[in-house]
Amino acid sequence: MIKNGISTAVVKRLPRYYRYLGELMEAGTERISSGELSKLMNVTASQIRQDLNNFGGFGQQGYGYNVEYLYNEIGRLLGVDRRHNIIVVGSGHLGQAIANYTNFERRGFIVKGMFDKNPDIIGRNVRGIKIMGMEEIGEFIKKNKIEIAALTLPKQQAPEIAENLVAYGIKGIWNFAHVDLKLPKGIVVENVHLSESLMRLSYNLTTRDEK
Amino acid sequence: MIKNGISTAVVKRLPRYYRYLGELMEAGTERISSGELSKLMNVTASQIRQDLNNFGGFGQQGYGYNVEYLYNEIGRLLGVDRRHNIIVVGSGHLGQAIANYTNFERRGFIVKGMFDKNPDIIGRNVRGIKIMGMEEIGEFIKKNKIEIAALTLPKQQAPEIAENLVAYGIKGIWNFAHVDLKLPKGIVVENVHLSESLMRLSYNLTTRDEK
DNA sequence: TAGATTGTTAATCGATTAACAATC
DNA sequence: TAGATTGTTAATCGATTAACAATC
Repeated sequence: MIKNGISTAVVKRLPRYYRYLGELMEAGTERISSGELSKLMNVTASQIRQDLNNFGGFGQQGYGYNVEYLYNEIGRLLGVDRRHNIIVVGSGHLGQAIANYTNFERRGFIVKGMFDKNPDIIGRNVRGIKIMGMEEIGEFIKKNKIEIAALTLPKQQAPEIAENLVAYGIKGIWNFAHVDLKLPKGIVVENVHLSESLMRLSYNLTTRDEK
Repeated sequence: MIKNGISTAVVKRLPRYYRYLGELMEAGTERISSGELSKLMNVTASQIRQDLNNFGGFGQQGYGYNVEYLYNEIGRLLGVDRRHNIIVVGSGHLGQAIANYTNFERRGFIVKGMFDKNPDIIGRNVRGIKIMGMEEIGEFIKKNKIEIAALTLPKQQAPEIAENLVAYGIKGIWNFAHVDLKLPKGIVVENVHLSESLMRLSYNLTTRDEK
């Protein structure tokens, strides 16, 4: 039973559990205890049990957790048991990199279309995905039941375009633009701020030097 | 005075402060109080004052914070007042996207070289940066005082190559490979796990639907 | 049954918020 | 000086860890 209002700290850790369980499955491991998994993942066993119990009893006393079962359950929570149709809005280098990354498809995230305002690249193909003009977005979203938009365009354009996307029915925005989007409640925004990530790296390098 | 052992929660927020202060500066704002900034950034004024006080008294009672001064101080903390030489290891689409992103250079992060093991793309040029073969990395790092390596290659190759990079003198790894690197203490790793980010987005979409 | 390990409650730790004295 | 706002201490909240009874 999925409780709502799971803390963001827990949600952030879920994909990592999913990854380790997937690797265990590939290695043919059938069952694992929170203690073993904690050593593998470098976290406390207590945290693992607490985290998983937010979603219900996935384990069994005296036995541990069945790897495949737990993997599938977490996958279901993460929504990778369904298909999610994606568009890439802004088809520069980063947008193309995302469209080219086939691993997302293995998890059910399908890039259906790409968009750009630059006429020079409209019409081009990226891995069979056509780059279209911005004026086609609205209709495309509706026709193709697009749920998620990866926003890979300059931050100046991002807020306005994001609003349009929401008006067209987009439910989730994967925001690579370095700006905080203010969108209606109910719209999910997941930020990937690469420059902030790089600055954190730099911060840690800098303070380390001064020690 | 920089205290060491600043909590990661605070460090994560620093780049965002830096961004907002930069925008205020561009808008010509000279001074700002924690109260005003808190409204702008949608956090509590108390948190802003606590965060900044980890690093010393940047403000002034009765006045607030001088925007330019605070901007520069945080920039210094983040290490964007220095140059950081970077290489891109793995010159596929994502590696090329990073090399093409000129905004990093404005913050002092200079991509000096790119590397790949695929002979078909070795020798190519990305924005004037040459793609070299993997066997040249070691010498290149030493000659060009490379500090940071962006690791944009398949996760199977990442751990071994990361170890080599560290042996060659790399201090920080910006890790885009979907794997946890185990490296000697003192080496800074900053992870960008795009697939985890996408799954969190999907999680939030999924649970929202069930409400 | 005995041993193992979960699910869950209680204790601890850390981060956030509130309050206010210090001071510009 | 009076008003504003910080720096900082204290209170609260939430997340992590420890402990152990429940149970397979």
